[in-house]
Amino acid sequence: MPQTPTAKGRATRARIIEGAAEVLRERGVAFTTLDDIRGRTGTSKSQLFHYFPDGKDELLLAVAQFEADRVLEDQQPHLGRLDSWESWQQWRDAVVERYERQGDECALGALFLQVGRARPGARAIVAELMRQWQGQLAAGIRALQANGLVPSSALDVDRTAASLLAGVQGGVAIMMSTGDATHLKAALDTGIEHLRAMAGAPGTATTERNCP
Amino acid sequence: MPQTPTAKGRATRARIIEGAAEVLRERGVAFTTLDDIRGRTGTSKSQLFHYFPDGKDELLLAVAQFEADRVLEDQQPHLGRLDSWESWQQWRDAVVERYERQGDECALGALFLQVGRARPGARAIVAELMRQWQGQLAAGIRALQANGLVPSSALDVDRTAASLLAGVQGGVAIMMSTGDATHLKAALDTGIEHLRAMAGAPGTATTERNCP
DNA sequence: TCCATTCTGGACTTGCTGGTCCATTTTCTG
DNA sequence: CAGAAAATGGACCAGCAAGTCCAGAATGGA
Repeated sequence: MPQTPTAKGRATRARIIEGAAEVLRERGVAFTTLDDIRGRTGTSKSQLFHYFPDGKDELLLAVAQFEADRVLEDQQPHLGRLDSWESWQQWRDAVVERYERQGDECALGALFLQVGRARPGARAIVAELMRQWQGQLAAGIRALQANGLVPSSALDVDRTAASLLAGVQGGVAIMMSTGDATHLKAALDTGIEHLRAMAGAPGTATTERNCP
Repeated sequence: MPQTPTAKGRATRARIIEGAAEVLRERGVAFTTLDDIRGRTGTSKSQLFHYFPDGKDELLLAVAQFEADRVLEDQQPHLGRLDSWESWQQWRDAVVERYERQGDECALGALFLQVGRARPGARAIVAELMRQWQGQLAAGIRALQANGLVPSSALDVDRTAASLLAGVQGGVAIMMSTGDATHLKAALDTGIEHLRAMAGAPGTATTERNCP
């Protein structure tokens, strides 16, 4: 652990994290060894321990943080601009697309299970991700309210955001297990529809797809 | 692999599965060895391989099936009788209680990740569990419809059930990560409330807790 | 240029863990 | 009772993967 890492050092460290993330997504945590990561990133054993003195756990934690950052990034710019029904629909499509592309490997979930719930670091990463995610959803609902698209009363914003987030998480989890995105789509559509039903026009609360 | 297992043999096999399930829930799959299971169940190495010739994977798969069966059992009899608002509320409470008691170990999720998505057996167990679970929820919604509590039109039963199931899964997943059941409760309450909003009485669709 | 620090290579060690093997005991069947 | 099949105990093996170590190369500042 150098006191002042050089540019080269930082680049190598980043390369290790990104390469490790790749391998972990492909093979899964349980089947990935340090040698796999070493091979993929073109590094040596000593480099791995040079940049992550606490060994595999520290590396996995760094990868987890890396992946957590990507989760919200991949939903931008839609997630940050949920102020119209169109933007909600765009966000919905972005989420579905992102997770369908990711396929069946839950990078974060797997990492979390491997590092262990005992370790406080893992919990903190996931908890913070959920906090931010839910915060952005809540902000989106408030933006709808501000634009008069949803009445301000008769709706617990934080609870609704929490519910929607849970639906997305569960939809993704089910997709990981079954390979089917039906539940994810159902959760998103039902959640958005629930918001629309709050709006003045009662006709929008049907089961039809919402088209702009 | 005996051709005709003895009563004693079956008992031992069951003891191994149950004991293994305990250990796995406590320590997590990644940190559980066959020796741990051997110790807990009071068996010898040869017994483990006698009853599970394909080794650890086969044992883990058996435990996964065992856990999957428990998931639905623990929600009965409520899950099978979702024909009134009271019964939905009772089911909701049972789910919250069950998962709050289970704490932070997602037995099935962990097992699934460890055995590997490549293996078809793991996928099948989870997929079948989800299918049955969603089926019972859908049956519950139809029961509401049959009792005239929810209008038959203007509601895609299967999609609503899928959405609710996703919410529960996500709520549980978030609780595993953060230790907080807020999202699980939010998903359940919002989902049930969504159904109530479909009913004729618009006043029921508020954010108040539903009391019988 | 010189020296300290950082970075890299790769051989080596070590502990653990899944899995094997065989001898022995128990249980079922006829 | 007798033999076969099933159940059990536990020593043993082999491979693997995390982690250690040290020598040497690159780098940066004075």
